[in-house]
Amino acid sequence: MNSSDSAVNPIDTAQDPRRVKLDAWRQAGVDPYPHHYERTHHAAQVVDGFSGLEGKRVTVAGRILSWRAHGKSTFFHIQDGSGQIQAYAKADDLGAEVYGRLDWLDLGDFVGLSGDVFKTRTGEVTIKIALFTLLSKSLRTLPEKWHGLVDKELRYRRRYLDLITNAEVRQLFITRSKILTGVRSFLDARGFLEVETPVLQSLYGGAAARPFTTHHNALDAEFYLRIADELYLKRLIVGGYEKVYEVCKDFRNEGIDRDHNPEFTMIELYVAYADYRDIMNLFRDLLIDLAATVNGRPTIPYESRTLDLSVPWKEIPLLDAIAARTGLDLTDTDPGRARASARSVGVDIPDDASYGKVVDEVFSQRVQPELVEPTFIIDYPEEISPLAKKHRTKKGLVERFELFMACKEVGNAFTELNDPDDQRSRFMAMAEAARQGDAEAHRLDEDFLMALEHGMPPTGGLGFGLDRLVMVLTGAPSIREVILFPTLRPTSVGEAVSHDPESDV
RNA sequence: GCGCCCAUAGCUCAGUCGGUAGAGCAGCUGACUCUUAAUCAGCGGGUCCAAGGUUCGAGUCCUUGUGGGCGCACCA
Repeated sequence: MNSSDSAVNPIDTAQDPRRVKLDAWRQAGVDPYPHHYERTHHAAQVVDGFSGLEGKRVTVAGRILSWRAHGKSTFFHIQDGSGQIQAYAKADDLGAEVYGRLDWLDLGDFVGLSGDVFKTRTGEVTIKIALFTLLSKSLRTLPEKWHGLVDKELRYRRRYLDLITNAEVRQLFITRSKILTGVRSFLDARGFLEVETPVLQSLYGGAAARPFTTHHNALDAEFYLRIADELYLKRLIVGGYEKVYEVCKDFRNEGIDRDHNPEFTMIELYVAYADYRDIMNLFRDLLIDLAATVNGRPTIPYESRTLDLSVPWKEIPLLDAIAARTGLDLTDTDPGRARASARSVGVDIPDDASYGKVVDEVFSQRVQPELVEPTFIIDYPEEISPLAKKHRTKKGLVERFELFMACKEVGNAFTELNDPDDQRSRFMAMAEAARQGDAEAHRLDEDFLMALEHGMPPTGGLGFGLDRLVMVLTGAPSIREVILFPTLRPTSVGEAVSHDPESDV
């Protein structure tokens, strides 16, 4: 078992100092877990508003993070949602008995403080305590104050400690929230309708991925957790809504690494009467808007550089990008010749790779690592884009773009395929690929085809991963740093608190 | 799934050649009425991730397992 194990064992010693102090409060007639507390200010309001608050009485509340006792006077800091503020307690002000109760406080306890605002000799805004109230007794030790919590496993499994200790982590998830709010307000301002579609699906689709499966007892039916919400959102376009989007948790039963978490947040949007060019413009405007929200200017951090998003974004057809980077002409769609070309420039290609797979492989190995500046890669082979509409002029290609910046894919969009017969033949091709052993091949969805047969207007659609986007906008090195509780292997601790769901109410 | 690395006190980390485990913070006792990584004196605290093995002797070496990190593969 790992090192976190002992820390989650029950605290069992009756001599535990925090338990002793808890009893002391109770024996003094004080409830160590009161129900409510009325504040007048947050810490940051007091610090920032000092000039107007000097000498005035304020009431704040927060968690004790540091403690410096000097006999008959004591300094400590508390932290609330807005930040930290120092408090100063003096025996002369409080009286010996009340001052003595400071001994029953520990780092990690929540307290409410009332007192007058002043500045110490060293210039720090401080509250001179007239009254203090225990708001919640903490029974466990906080991580070390100087280094904070460093161990990544502990940071992810017990994120609350990470948030208490590491201010930059606390800030990052505020930023994530602002990004999500920014997406919503951008789309809402343009007349989009936010909708919700099923997570439990009897037939999964909309992406190439392996699903999680689950079971519904009363229906005695297998369900999949969705891998995308594309096919349901298109049904809503069929139904007459013209601009819809969904913020959706998707689930893909695949590997975990720096860029992938099994559950992740996808945002998909669909616009009736639009094509992929319209979507491109919308997406660029959105990202510039978000970057400005996060970083103050339309820029993103990338390694030691700053990328300016306000310059024109590059736009390169996929096969041109490959040709420019490798010298290969991959317009010939014969799989054997495509594999041979790719191998001739040293790209590793499996023997059963289809033409589309070869293109994808060469691109991701040779081109994508170079795509630092924002770049739209456009016009993909039909074979690897079963839901995108045929290109209006380029044979064998579809109208599709993926956006890359900081070498990451941050979005995928097409002019949506609305010809039901073409869609059916694409599904049939995917079914054939599935028979050839492609576990991620798209499944044939008769219900979706029926919807298309009723008629879907010309439509442009876009999907982008919020987690990826947060990584790119903030420069986070791992997807686990932008997900509050990333998926980790279960521990024996997790098993100990779990129970048999079949026996539950 | 494969390769490499890591796991020692609540937290952050040392631990030499294999000789029975240390520091700082946190905690406890005492001193101290403007400190801020407060200071000073003293004290307590360990399933060295687990199970085997080698050895007179294992935190240290070997094997297997568990958890994590990084890279590769797959994917977004």
